[in-house]
Amino acid sequence: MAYDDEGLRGLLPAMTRLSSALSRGQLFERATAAAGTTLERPAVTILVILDAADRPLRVGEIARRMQVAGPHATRQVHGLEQRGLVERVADPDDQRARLITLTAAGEKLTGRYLRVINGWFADALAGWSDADRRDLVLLLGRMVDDLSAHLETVTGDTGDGHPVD
Amino acid sequence: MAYDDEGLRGLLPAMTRLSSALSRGQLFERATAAAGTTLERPAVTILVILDAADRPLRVGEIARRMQVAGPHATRQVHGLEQRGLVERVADPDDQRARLITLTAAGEKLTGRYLRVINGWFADALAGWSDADRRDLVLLLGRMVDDLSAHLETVTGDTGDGHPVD
DNA sequence: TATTGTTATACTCTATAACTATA
DNA sequence: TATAGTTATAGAGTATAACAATA
Repeated sequence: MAYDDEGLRGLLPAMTRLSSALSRGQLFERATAAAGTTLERPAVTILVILDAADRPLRVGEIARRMQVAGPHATRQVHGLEQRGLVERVADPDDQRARLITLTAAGEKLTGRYLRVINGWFADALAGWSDADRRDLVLLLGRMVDDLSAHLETVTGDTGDGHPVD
Repeated sequence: MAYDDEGLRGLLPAMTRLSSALSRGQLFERATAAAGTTLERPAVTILVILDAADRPLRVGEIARRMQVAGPHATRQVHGLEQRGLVERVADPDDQRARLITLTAAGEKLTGRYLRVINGWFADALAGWSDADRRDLVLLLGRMVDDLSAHLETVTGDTGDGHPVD
């Protein structure tokens, strides 16, 4: 069967370790401190998403990209607005929607944060060959794409043909 | 500077997406349901750790491998014990310590869970060449190792020369 | 009537502090 | 006095339900 594929042994453990390191390690907390703020992690995630988007995003779109429920994004955006890191204006095309943009202060903070994180990554992988670095980024990106796409196809299915209940 | 390294552009976004997919996506919830249980995610993590360890582990060692604080492991282990999935016996060498082992039921459940997850991974990456699969597992594993090791070296340091406090 | 976002509430995950038992 | 684990409590992160405003 497919799950016996030798080539994939070690993938789940590696991903689990990575997930643990990212979600519970102090990577983000330290980088946040180094960037000079006390923001919570989900708030920083929103800043990075806005920075990468390079255009205003709706609250719902932010929630979708974070893979969280709407109300969670709403709350975090409010906190960022109160700190003057984002602006929230009505969408001229749809008065129900709100468009979120980084302020100058938000851009500056996000830039500092990303430089710290990317610096650590670069240091950690300093001994790697250029080819390995390139392959890692490529393969990791492809894996995330393929994994996300495949999981959509098994929605509502246990993956082994049996109903969940 | 190191963080301008072109070869690493795209690494943080890919890792962030992977982290979101793993921590908030329904991957684990669905696999847990498919394995026929309603266990919480940290409890399943403990089962997988015990399965991989192939020997009894102390509560403290489980916490260390999960990268969580001790009391969290204690509670989860208790939940697993009540369901009959693990056994908790005093360490003969040290009466303070407790050794945790999978019961037969625990092993069976863990096996079902891992088969489901690994099956999904294999299906998602079915179109990959053997070489790419092998490279992914290798590079991902190395990255986690190097990243973990490097982050230890910057403990108590902001990464830019300033003390955290 | 459907959609965007918000408010209110509750649950899951995890941490810190205080404690017990053994070393 | 130090260590392994536990109990109690608190906080961060996220979800669901009910609602408001606009489409």
